[in-house]
Amino acid sequence: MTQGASGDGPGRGETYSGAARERFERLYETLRNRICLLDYPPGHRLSEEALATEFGVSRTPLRRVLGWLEAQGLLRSVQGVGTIVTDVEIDALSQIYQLRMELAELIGRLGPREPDETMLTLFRNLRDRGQQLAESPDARAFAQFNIDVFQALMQVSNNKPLRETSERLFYLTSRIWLQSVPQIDLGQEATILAREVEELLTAIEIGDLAAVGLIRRAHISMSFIRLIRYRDG
Amino acid sequence: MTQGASGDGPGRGETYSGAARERFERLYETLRNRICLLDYPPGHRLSEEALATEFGVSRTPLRRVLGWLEAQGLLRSVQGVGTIVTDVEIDALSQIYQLRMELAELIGRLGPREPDETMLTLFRNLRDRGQQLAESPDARAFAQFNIDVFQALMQVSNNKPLRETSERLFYLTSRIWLQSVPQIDLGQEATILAREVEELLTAIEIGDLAAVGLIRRAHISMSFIRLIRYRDG
DNA sequence: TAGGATTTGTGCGTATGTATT
DNA sequence: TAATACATACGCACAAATCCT
Repeated sequence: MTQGASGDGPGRGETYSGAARERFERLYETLRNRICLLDYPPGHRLSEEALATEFGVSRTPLRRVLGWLEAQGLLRSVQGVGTIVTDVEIDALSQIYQLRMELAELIGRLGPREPDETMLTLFRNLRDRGQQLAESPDARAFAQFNIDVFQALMQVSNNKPLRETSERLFYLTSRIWLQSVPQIDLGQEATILAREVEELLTAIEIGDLAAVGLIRRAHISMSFIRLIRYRDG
Repeated sequence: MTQGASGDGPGRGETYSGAARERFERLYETLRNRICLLDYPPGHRLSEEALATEFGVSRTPLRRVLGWLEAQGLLRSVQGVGTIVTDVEIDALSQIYQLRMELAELIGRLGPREPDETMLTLFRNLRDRGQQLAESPDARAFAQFNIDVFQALMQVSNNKPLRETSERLFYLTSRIWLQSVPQIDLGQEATILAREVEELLTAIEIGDLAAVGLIRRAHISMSFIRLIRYRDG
């Protein structure tokens, strides 16, 4: 699963070769998914010992994975206490959202990639999935769909550091956002996201990637406002 | 040494408490400085064993530090080979510079901090140092001055994720840039940077932080063009 | 081609810190 | 307040991978 586009950097786990590298990447992706799909919600305490046993490795290589997740801001290790899934305060959340908005716009301006048939197919599939999701909302399916839409959007820009930065901030905040959505409004959120994907597809079909960035920016902005309302109300 | 501004996140080494945290931070800063001041130039191979001996610790806590530097993209560990200081290819460098330009402008727009007497003093001191440096250029002093100017600029924005992202990209590229400057033109570069600081100070004195971002962006742009010329010529 | 020297990765026992009873 | 349980941090010995002779 090599990341596309030109301009290689270190990237996640592309560090050492062979079996060790694959194992690292597998564990990293697995744990990050569990965190971002709220299997491990913010504040959850996980045990090195238990995870090591589950994955059939010793604590040492596992701690390397936890260290990277900690460097990404998803975990926090405290001696004598445990390894805790991070939460994000409202002020910090606001700052991240402001930056994410700017980066979303940049996705359409920095090294835009000419839409090809593959990208169109990708977004058309997402559109169909979005319609299905809006009809029968489900928290976990929504979380996964949200991630997949984001990943598809990252295909729009060739600028790798921009993609990696956006990704880090997305994984840091999307789980907090999802946690704040009351069950009763999940259907509405699914409908909104499905409509966003339709808009994005329209912009991609005519090859206006700058518009893609602007649409995304607008939706990130509105998402944050709704999040505040969910919290207060 | 709490980082100023509002909105806390995990941040570097603020993870565990007490002596361990201080040691981690000390080792991290030390090694990052050595990398960014070109004591360890790109491609340099460093030994876990030797570093552990030097700092009087075992390999285990040292490896934690190396892991974070690897996550930041400054190191790359390969089993059986060693821990190598990363280089950055010209294509990747170009992408990072494009992003850094945009982020520099954002520094003046996202959560600008009202300039106070402390900030003015900071930049006035930098202006004086810049003038001295332009008179008697020195590679290492220039590298340190470049870092200090950057750190001062980060004070302009209250947006912590923006500061951290900018910082990561700066440390990733500034050392590559410095390595490309021929000794003969170091004096010219020092003069240019000293003038930039004067411009920045002027903008700060009248409280126009958006202008600060624009000036910085322009200089980053020109820096990259000169870097390309140094490489080719 | 093969073997030894060197380097990072791994496993495990112990030290140290925290929270609770 | 002290003791106990339990978590991560640490140190060391060994395995695995790479490079060079």
